[in-house]
Amino acid sequence: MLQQTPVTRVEPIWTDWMARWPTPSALAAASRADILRAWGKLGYPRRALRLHEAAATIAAAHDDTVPSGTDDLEALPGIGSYTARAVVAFGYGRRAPVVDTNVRRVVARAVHGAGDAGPARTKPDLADVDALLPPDDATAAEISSGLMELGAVVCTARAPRCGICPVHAECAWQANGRPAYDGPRKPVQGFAGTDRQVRGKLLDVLRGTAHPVPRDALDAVWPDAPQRDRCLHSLLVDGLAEQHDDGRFALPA
DNA sequence: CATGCGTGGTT
DNA sequence: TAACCAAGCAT
Repeated sequence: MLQQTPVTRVEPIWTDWMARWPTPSALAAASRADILRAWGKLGYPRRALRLHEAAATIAAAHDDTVPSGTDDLEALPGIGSYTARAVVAFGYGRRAPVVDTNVRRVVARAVHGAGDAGPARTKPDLADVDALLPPDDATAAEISSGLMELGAVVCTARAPRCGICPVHAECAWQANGRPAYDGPRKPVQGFAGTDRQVRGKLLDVLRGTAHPVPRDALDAVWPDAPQRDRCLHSLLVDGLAEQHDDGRFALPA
């Protein structure tokens, strides 16, 4: 849920979700429609389906227990380098380099003396953070937590609060005179008018109805017919929507 | 490796 | 206010 999504938006949904489906097998037993409605407007609903699939795999192949190794974790749908290591470190208290956008920024500044992190490069990024972790599991996990927190609260992208930074004295960026970031900028992805927006609108209709709806109901939310059709088709392909025998559309069973 | 994938608060 | 961006992942 936290992938590319602010904590404040996730927290209430996560709380309800865990109360409703406290174990992987419980989640696996739920319908896709129920899961997508519970996910609500959290965004990137394919994550909900991947989580559902991951829960089924964990229930069937891992004795209903979330794996504790990065390889097993990364083999699950929706679990990548970051999430796998976050589970190892924060779920199991073990030593694992946890590299999210905040940690990459902290390392870019404090270690490399740059204004910000460039494009993600998984292997070198992992190596950078690995080098910062002590051998002891519990301490390493605590350091990982601290790195993320430092990036989220102090070493922020906009206006870093260097005056209260605990590593100010050792920061390479400070020593460098706080140079501005000069590398390539990740292009900002637009939203208005994109397929993402249209898919969101279509799915919002399906989430909001208890019964399957005719195509007309979907046509109403977007004027561009070719784009609308393309998006509806992609939702069907992704397993986020279903078309019944009578031609009506609904969330998948 | 670049791109597409939701959403809504902040600047 | 349009742009930015928030605990990434899959292809």
